[in-house]
Amino acid sequence: MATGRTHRPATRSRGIPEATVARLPLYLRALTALSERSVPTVSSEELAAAAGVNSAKLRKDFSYLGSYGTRGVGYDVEYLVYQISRELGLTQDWPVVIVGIGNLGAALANYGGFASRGFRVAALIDADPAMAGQPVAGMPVQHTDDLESIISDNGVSIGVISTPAGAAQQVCDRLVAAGVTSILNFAPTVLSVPDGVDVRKVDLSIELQILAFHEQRKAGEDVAEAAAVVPSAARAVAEAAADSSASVDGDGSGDSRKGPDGDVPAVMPA
Amino acid sequence: MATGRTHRPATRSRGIPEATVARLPLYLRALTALSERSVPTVSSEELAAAAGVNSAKLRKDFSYLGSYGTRGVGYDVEYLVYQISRELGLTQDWPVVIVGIGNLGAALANYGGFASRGFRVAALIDADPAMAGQPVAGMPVQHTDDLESIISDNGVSIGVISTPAGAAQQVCDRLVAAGVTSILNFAPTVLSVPDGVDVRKVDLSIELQILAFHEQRKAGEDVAEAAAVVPSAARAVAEAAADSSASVDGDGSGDSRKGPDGDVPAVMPA
DNA sequence: TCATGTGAAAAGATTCACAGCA
DNA sequence: TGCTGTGAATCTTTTCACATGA
Repeated sequence: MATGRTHRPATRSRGIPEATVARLPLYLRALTALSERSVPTVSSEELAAAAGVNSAKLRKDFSYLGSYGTRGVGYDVEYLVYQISRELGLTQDWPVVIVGIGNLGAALANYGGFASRGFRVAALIDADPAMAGQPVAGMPVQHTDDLESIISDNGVSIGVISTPAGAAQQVCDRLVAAGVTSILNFAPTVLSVPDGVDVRKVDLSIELQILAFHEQRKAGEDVAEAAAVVPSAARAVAEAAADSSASVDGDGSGDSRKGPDGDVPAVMPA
Repeated sequence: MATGRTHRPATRSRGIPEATVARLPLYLRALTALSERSVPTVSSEELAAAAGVNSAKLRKDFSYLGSYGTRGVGYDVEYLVYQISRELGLTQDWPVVIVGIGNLGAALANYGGFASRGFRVAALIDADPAMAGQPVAGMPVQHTDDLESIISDNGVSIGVISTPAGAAQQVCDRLVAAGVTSILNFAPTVLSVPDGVDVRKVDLSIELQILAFHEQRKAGEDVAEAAAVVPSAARAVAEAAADSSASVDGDGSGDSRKGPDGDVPAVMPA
């Protein structure tokens, strides 16, 4: 292995903190919904609720973009939609290629949200010769052999990888060599890329594992804690807690971590 | 709306930071690969490289779990695989339901990584009567009417939502009422859930928008970078840049529309 | 000798709380 | 009066650097 390059810090893009950038799409979505309902203005409190964050955070986020609100009133919806779109680079069109047209790749190709906001699927690419020419989402699949020319002919700078894990790095290398500088990786593998190339990953099993961690914690919370050491016991605990149907109650909240503290646990190694 | 119980202090076992929890699956994957190649031990440096993080972070992460390494040697691969699996709750089996068997739902159902590590697809559920009984990934799709009984009969505590955005909240409410306490949401919408329920979201268009943001930044960098007159707004940026050593990527502060420093935005009427 | 484990420092993100302006 | 915008305080995460122990 050893393809050299690993991740890179690469944060601070312009003055805007990375955490803020990651929330802008959320605000944009909420604003777009308001816009469609012809709501003219919105307060930080309302918008924050719609986006699932708290208002102080939202105001702080917006303060990095500039002063786009009106004190005592709120934000002009249309204006904010425009400003955030511009900040995110959505006022231009981004051609995207999807490499790996299996179940997932096909689902992505069919996903409407793609085209809606500034992104356009320029090509679907797969290594299987049998797929070449076959239409998926109204588009003929092209063979990997033509990857380089497709990228350059269409001026593609964003690539989506939905190949099996084993093929991902190779595909990634070819995409990068052909000029792609942003990659969205659905393959369950770590990609090595040179500096200047951004990679974001979407990984189903990682998300599930994080949920399982918290789930296990919840189960243990109600009953014993020491059970955590003994797998078989933890299982019984989990099952016991499974039927405790929760009482619903309005008010949403995202996720949250609690239980500070951090004393010594430890089970000695073998 | 407080239904009495706030989060229990639960000030007991390890207070593992959320950021660390999110990386454990990454380490586990890398370790599993090493295990398959029968590698007996690994150093923090090697493992970190395989997981795409730096070694200091990895060691700090592991220190929250306990002292599982051997100074001067490294970590025992098998032992670590076990410890992390246990910590993540993967030594038990988690039945999962997938609600919304469209393109994406079907792709998820077919996704192998699901079953591999502690997760088992207990049922596929869809609201379309025409789909009921139809096999997807070797499993008959069941109708939404039976959602509650499916959840309780199988002791499901983790649900995956891959419905259209419009149906997601309703499905979420039913899952939660039926006892699900962890949700992985693929629908492009913010879900409201009561305290105690975890939601994680996977959102293609958000990821693309984040990439577009950085991509736009890169494009501007080529042109403006050289002459980049740091806008007065970039005080924080300047300080950070002074410290970060060889970070390529610069900070593309060339683009200077307006800034947080109070000058007036552009045009754009209401 | 060598790589872990960890205090301490630095950087980053969130929350508080209120001044300031429409 | 009401809501934005933002310094300051707080909390979290990352990085540093080295004592520690196999």
